[in-house]
Amino acid sequence: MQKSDRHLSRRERQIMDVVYQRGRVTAAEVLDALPDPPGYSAVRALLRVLEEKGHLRHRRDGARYVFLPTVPRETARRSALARVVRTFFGGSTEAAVAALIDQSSLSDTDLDRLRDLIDRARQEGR
Amino acid sequence: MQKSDRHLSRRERQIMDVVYQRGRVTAAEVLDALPDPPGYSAVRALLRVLEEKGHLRHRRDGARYVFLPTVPRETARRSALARVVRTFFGGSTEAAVAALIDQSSLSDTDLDRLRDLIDRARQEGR
DNA sequence: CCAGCAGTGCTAATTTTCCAGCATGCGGTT
DNA sequence: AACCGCATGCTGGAAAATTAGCACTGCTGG
Repeated sequence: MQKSDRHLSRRERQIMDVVYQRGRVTAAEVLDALPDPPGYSAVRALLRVLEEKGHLRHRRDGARYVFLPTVPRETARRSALARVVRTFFGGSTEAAVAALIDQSSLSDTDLDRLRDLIDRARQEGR
Repeated sequence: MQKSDRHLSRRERQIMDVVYQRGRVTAAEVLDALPDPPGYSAVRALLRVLEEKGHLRHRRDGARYVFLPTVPRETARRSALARVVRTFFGGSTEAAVAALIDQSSLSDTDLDRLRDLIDRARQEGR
Protein backbone atom coordinates (compact mmCIF):
# COMPACT_ATOMS: atom_id res chain seq x y z
CA MET A 1 0.00 0.00 0.00
CA GLN A 2 2.47 2.54 1.15
CA LYS A 3 4.76 1.12 -1.46
CA SER A 4 2.42 2.25 -4.20
CA ASP A 5 2.33 5.61 -2.47
CA ARG A 6 6.01 5.94 -3.06
CA HIS A 7 5.34 5.03 -6.62
CA LEU A 8 3.06 7.93 -7.32
CA SER A 9 4.35 10.31 -9.93
CA ARG A 10 4.34 14.05 -9.48
CA ARG A 11 0.97 14.62 -11.11
CA GLU A 12 -0.56 11.59 -9.54
CA ARG A 13 0.39 12.86 -6.12
CA GLN A 14 -1.02 16.28 -6.84
CA ILE A 15 -4.27 14.71 -7.86
CA MET A 16 -4.47 12.49 -4.81
CA ASP A 17 -3.93 15.56 -2.68
CA VAL A 18 -6.91 17.20 -4.29
CA VAL A 19 -8.94 14.06 -3.81
CA TYR A 20 -8.20 13.90 -0.11
CA GLN A 21 -8.77 17.57 0.30
CA ARG A 22 -12.20 17.46 -1.28
CA GLY A 23 -13.23 13.97 -0.41
CA ARG A 24 -14.61 13.28 -3.85
CA VAL A 25 -13.92 14.93 -7.17
CA THR A 26 -14.89 15.20 -10.78
CA ALA A 27 -12.38 15.64 -13.57
CA ALA A 28 -13.34 19.29 -13.89
CA GLU A 29 -12.79 19.95 -10.21
CA VAL A 30 -9.40 18.35 -10.30
CA LEU A 31 -8.53 20.43 -13.30
CA ASP A 32 -8.97 23.77 -11.64
CA ALA A 33 -7.51 22.66 -8.36
CA LEU A 34 -4.31 21.58 -10.09
CA PRO A 35 -1.25 23.82 -10.15
CA ASP A 36 0.06 24.50 -13.67
CA PRO A 37 -3.09 22.88 -14.97
CA PRO A 38 -2.77 20.69 -18.08
CA GLY A 39 -5.57 20.00 -20.51
CA TYR A 40 -8.82 18.38 -19.62
CA SER A 41 -7.96 15.12 -21.33
CA ALA A 42 -4.74 14.91 -19.43
CA VAL A 43 -6.60 15.02 -16.16
CA ARG A 44 -8.94 12.29 -17.25
CA ALA A 45 -6.06 10.17 -18.39
CA LEU A 46 -4.40 10.54 -15.02
CA LEU A 47 -7.59 9.72 -13.18
CA ARG A 48 -7.93 6.57 -15.20
CA VAL A 49 -4.38 5.57 -14.42
CA LEU A 50 -4.92 6.18 -10.74
CA GLU A 51 -7.97 4.00 -10.88
CA GLU A 52 -6.04 1.23 -12.63
CA LYS A 53 -3.38 1.44 -9.96
CA GLY A 54 -6.08 1.01 -7.38
CA HIS A 55 -5.94 4.38 -5.70
CA LEU A 56 -9.28 5.58 -6.92
CA ARG A 57 -12.66 4.21 -7.79
CA HIS A 58 -15.53 5.98 -9.42
CA ARG A 59 -19.27 6.19 -9.32
CA ARG A 60 -21.49 7.42 -12.02
CA ASP A 61 -23.36 10.60 -11.28
CA GLY A 62 -25.61 11.43 -14.16
CA ALA A 63 -23.36 11.89 -17.13
CA ARG A 64 -20.08 12.23 -15.31
CA TYR A 65 -17.83 10.27 -13.01
CA VAL A 66 -17.20 11.11 -9.42
CA PHE A 67 -13.94 9.74 -8.11
CA LEU A 68 -13.33 8.58 -4.59
CA PRO A 69 -10.21 7.30 -2.90
CA THR A 70 -10.08 3.58 -2.25
CA VAL A 71 -8.11 4.15 0.90
CA PRO A 72 -10.38 6.00 3.32
CA ARG A 73 -9.37 9.48 4.31
CA GLU A 74 -8.98 8.36 7.87
CA THR A 75 -6.36 5.80 6.95
CA ALA A 76 -4.54 8.10 4.60
CA ARG A 77 -4.39 10.67 7.36
CA ARG A 78 -2.67 8.32 9.66
CA SER A 79 -0.03 7.39 7.15
CA ALA A 80 0.55 11.02 6.27
CA LEU A 81 0.98 12.02 9.86
CA ALA A 82 3.17 9.06 10.62
CA ARG A 83 5.36 9.90 7.68
CA VAL A 84 5.83 13.50 8.75
CA VAL A 85 6.56 12.50 12.32
CA ARG A 86 9.13 10.00 11.18
CA THR A 87 10.77 12.20 8.59
CA PHE A 88 10.87 15.54 10.33
CA PHE A 89 10.58 14.78 14.02
CA GLY A 90 12.72 11.73 14.47
CA GLY A 91 9.62 9.74 15.32
CA SER A 92 8.66 11.93 18.24
CA THR A 93 4.95 12.57 18.24
CA GLU A 94 5.37 14.93 21.13
CA ALA A 95 7.72 17.14 19.16
CA ALA A 96 5.31 17.15 16.26
CA VAL A 97 2.40 18.18 18.42
CA ALA A 98 4.51 20.89 19.97
CA ALA A 99 5.43 22.25 16.56
CA LEU A 100 1.83 22.20 15.45
CA ILE A 101 0.62 24.11 18.47
CA ASP A 102 3.49 26.46 18.18
CA GLN A 103 3.04 27.36 14.57
CA SER A 104 -0.68 27.82 14.55
CA SER A 105 -2.72 30.47 16.21
CA LEU A 106 -5.29 28.54 18.16
CA SER A 107 -7.95 30.29 20.12
CA ASP A 108 -8.27 29.81 23.85
CA THR A 109 -11.27 27.62 23.38
CA ASP A 110 -9.34 25.48 20.95
CA LEU A 111 -6.58 25.13 23.47
CA ASP A 112 -9.08 24.22 26.13
CA ARG A 113 -10.50 21.52 23.98
CA LEU A 114 -7.04 20.15 23.39
CA ARG A 115 -6.41 20.13 27.08
CA ASP A 116 -9.52 18.11 27.63
CA LEU A 117 -8.40 15.76 24.95
CA ILE A 118 -5.09 15.26 26.66
CA ASP A 119 -6.74 14.70 29.99
CA ARG A 120 -8.94 12.11 28.45
CA ALA A 121 -5.95 10.41 26.87
CA ARG A 122 -4.36 10.23 30.29
CA GLN A 123 -7.44 8.63 31.73
CA GLU A 124 -7.62 6.02 29.06
CA GLY A 125 -3.93 5.39 29.11
CA ARG A 126 -3.78 4.13 32.64
CA MET B 1 9.77 27.53 -3.13
CA GLN B 2 6.89 25.33 -2.27
CA LYS B 3 6.25 25.43 -5.94
CA SER B 4 9.52 23.65 -6.59
CA ASP B 5 8.40 21.14 -3.99
CA ARG B 6 5.54 20.26 -6.19
CA HIS B 7 7.95 19.87 -9.00
CA LEU B 8 10.00 17.23 -7.29
CA SER B 9 9.97 13.94 -9.10
CA ARG B 10 9.36 10.66 -7.37
CA ARG B 11 12.99 9.86 -6.71
CA GLU B 12 13.83 13.39 -5.83
CA ARG B 13 11.17 13.37 -3.17
CA GLN B 14 12.36 10.09 -1.78
CA ILE B 15 15.84 11.49 -1.50
CA MET B 16 14.73 14.69 0.18
CA ASP B 17 12.89 12.57 2.71
CA VAL B 18 16.08 10.75 3.53
CA VAL B 19 17.92 14.03 3.78
CA TYR B 20 15.47 15.48 6.24
CA GLN B 21 15.35 12.30 8.20
CA ARG B 22 19.09 12.15 8.63
CA GLY B 23 19.96 15.79 8.54
CA ARG B 24 22.94 15.27 6.29
CA VAL B 25 23.77 12.44 3.93
CA THR B 26 26.38 10.92 1.68
CA ALA B 27 25.55 9.27 -1.60
CA ALA B 28 26.12 5.86 -0.04
CA GLU B 29 23.76 6.58 2.83
CA VAL B 30 21.06 7.69 0.47
CA LEU B 31 21.57 4.57 -1.57
CA ASP B 32 20.76 2.15 1.17
CA ALA B 33 18.00 4.27 2.62
CA LEU B 34 16.21 4.31 -0.71
CA PRO B 35 13.36 1.92 -1.49
CA ASP B 36 13.92 -0.14 -4.63
CA PRO B 37 17.45 1.17 -4.68
CA PRO B 38 18.87 2.06 -8.08
CA GLY B 39 22.56 2.04 -8.91
CA TYR B 40 25.14 4.16 -7.18
CA SER B 41 25.58 6.47 -10.14
CA ALA B 42 21.89 7.08 -10.30
CA VAL B 43 21.89 8.34 -6.76
CA ARG B 44 24.79 10.66 -7.42
CA ALA B 45 23.11 11.99 -10.52
CA LEU B 46 19.96 12.72 -8.57
CA LEU B 47 21.91 14.44 -5.85
CA ARG B 48 23.53 16.65 -8.41
CA VAL B 49 20.20 17.53 -9.93
CA LEU B 50 18.76 18.37 -6.54
CA GLU B 51 21.70 20.62 -5.95
CA GLU B 52 21.19 22.36 -9.29
CA LYS B 53 17.56 22.89 -8.43
CA GLY B 54 18.67 24.49 -5.21
CA HIS B 55 17.35 21.97 -2.74
CA LEU B 56 20.71 20.72 -1.60
CA ARG B 57 24.21 21.98 -1.11
CA HIS B 58 27.29 19.98 -0.31
CA ARG B 59 30.46 20.17 1.70
CA ARG B 60 33.57 18.20 1.09
CA ASP B 61 34.43 15.73 3.79
CA GLY B 62 37.72 14.09 2.95
CA ALA B 63 37.16 12.35 -0.33
CA ARG B 64 33.41 12.45 -0.38
CA TYR B 65 30.59 14.92 -0.41
CA VAL B 66 28.18 15.44 2.41
CA PHE B 67 24.86 16.88 1.32
CA LEU B 68 22.73 19.21 3.34
CA PRO B 69 19.33 20.71 2.67
CA THR B 70 19.31 24.40 1.74
CA VAL B 71 15.97 24.86 3.39
CA PRO B 72 16.49 24.27 7.10
CA ARG B 73 14.75 21.32 8.66
CA GLU B 74 12.74 23.68 10.81
CA THR B 75 11.24 25.41 7.81
CA ALA B 76 10.61 22.22 5.92
CA ARG B 77 8.82 20.88 8.96
CA ARG B 78 6.42 23.73 8.98
CA SER B 79 5.55 23.35 5.35
CA ALA B 80 5.10 19.63 5.73
CA LEU B 81 2.79 20.01 8.68
CA ALA B 82 0.87 22.80 7.04
CA ARG B 83 0.37 20.67 3.97
CA VAL B 84 -0.96 17.71 5.94
CA VAL B 85 -3.27 19.91 7.96
CA ARG B 86 -4.64 21.50 4.85
CA THR B 87 -4.98 18.32 2.83
CA PHE B 88 -6.30 15.91 5.40
CA PHE B 89 -7.81 18.02 8.14
CA GLY B 90 -9.54 20.78 6.24
CA GLY B 91 -7.11 23.26 7.69
CA SER B 92 -7.99 22.48 11.29
CA THR B 93 -4.86 22.29 13.39
CA GLU B 94 -6.93 21.19 16.31
CA ALA B 95 -8.20 18.15 14.46
CA ALA B 96 -4.67 17.28 13.42
CA VAL B 97 -3.38 17.48 16.96
CA ALA B 98 -6.26 15.36 18.13
CA ALA B 99 -5.48 12.72 15.54
CA LEU B 100 -1.82 12.72 16.46
CA ILE B 101 -2.50 12.28 20.13
CA ASP B 102 -5.09 9.69 19.39
CA GLN B 103 -3.01 7.51 17.15
CA SER B 104 0.15 7.50 19.20
CA SER B 105 0.77 6.04 22.57
CA LEU B 106 2.23 8.86 24.59
CA SER B 107 3.36 8.34 28.14
CA ASP B 108 1.85 10.28 31.00
CA THR B 109 4.92 12.43 31.27
CA ASP B 110 4.70 13.21 27.57
CA LEU B 111 1.11 14.23 28.03
CA ASP B 112 2.04 16.37 30.99
CA ARG B 113 4.62 18.17 28.95
CA LEU B 114 2.08 18.80 26.25
CA ARG B 115 -0.29 20.19 28.79
CA ASP B 116 2.35 22.60 29.95
CA LEU B 117 2.94 23.57 26.39
CA ILE B 118 -0.69 24.34 25.90
CA ASP B 119 -0.82 26.37 29.07
CA ARG B 120 2.12 28.36 27.91
CA ALA B 121 0.50 28.93 24.54
CA ARG B 122 -2.52 30.32 26.33
CA GLN B 123 -0.40 32.69 28.32
CA GLU B 124 1.36 33.99 25.28
CA GLY B 125 -1.80 34.14 23.26
CA ARG B 126 -3.44 36.76 25.41
C1' DC C 1 56.17 7.43 -3.85
C1' DC C 2 52.60 4.84 -6.24
C1' DA C 3 49.10 1.35 -6.38
C1' DG C 4 44.45 0.63 -5.22
C1' DC C 5 40.09 1.94 -3.50
C1' DA C 6 36.56 5.18 -3.21
C1' DG C 7 34.24 8.98 -4.81
C1' DT C 8 33.00 12.22 -8.49
C1' DG C 9 31.40 14.33 -13.30
C1' DC C 10 29.43 13.46 -17.38
C1' DT C 11 26.97 11.27 -21.30
C1' DA C 12 23.82 8.47 -23.61
C1' DA C 13 20.03 5.56 -23.73
C1' DT C 14 15.92 3.28 -21.74
C1' DT C 15 11.69 3.93 -19.16
C1' DT C 16 8.13 6.49 -17.33
C1' DT C 17 5.38 10.25 -17.22
C1' DC C 18 2.48 13.54 -19.30
C1' DC C 19 -0.39 15.41 -22.54
C1' DA C 20 -3.51 16.74 -26.66
C1' DG C 21 -6.66 15.26 -30.18
C1' DC C 22 -10.13 12.55 -32.04
C1' DA C 23 -14.00 9.29 -31.99
C1' DT C 24 -17.77 7.75 -29.19
C1' DG C 25 -21.64 7.53 -25.75
C1' DC C 26 -24.97 9.25 -22.40
C1' DG C 27 -28.73 12.60 -21.00
C1' DG C 28 -31.87 15.83 -21.09
C1' DT C 29 -34.46 19.30 -23.68
C1' DT C 30 -37.38 20.72 -27.20
C1' DA D 1 -36.90 11.10 -31.50
C1' DA D 2 -33.24 13.96 -32.80
C1' DC D 3 -30.00 17.32 -31.38
C1' DC D 4 -26.55 19.44 -28.49
C1' DG D 5 -23.54 19.63 -24.79
C1' DC D 6 -20.72 17.41 -21.86
C1' DA D 7 -18.10 13.47 -20.46
C1' DT D 8 -15.56 9.52 -21.52
C1' DG D 9 -11.93 5.97 -23.81
C1' DC D 10 -8.17 5.55 -26.33
C1' DT D 11 -3.94 6.20 -29.07
C1' DG D 12 0.45 8.36 -30.48
C1' DG D 13 4.18 10.75 -29.33
C1' DA D 14 6.82 14.64 -26.94
C1' DA D 15 9.12 15.65 -22.67
C1' DA D 16 11.00 14.48 -18.31
C1' DA D 17 12.90 11.15 -15.23
C1' DT D 18 15.79 7.45 -14.16
C1' DT D 19 19.53 4.72 -14.78
C1' DA D 20 24.14 2.44 -16.10
C1' DG D 21 28.75 2.93 -17.87
C1' DC D 22 33.07 5.10 -18.39
C1' DA D 23 36.83 8.30 -17.47
C1' DC D 24 38.99 11.14 -14.09
C1' DT D 25 40.53 12.81 -9.39
C1' DG D 26 41.63 12.57 -4.46
C1' DC D 27 42.95 9.69 -0.27
C1' DT D 28 45.55 6.41 2.04
C1' DG D 29 48.49 2.54 3.33
C1' DG D 30 52.54 -0.02 2.31
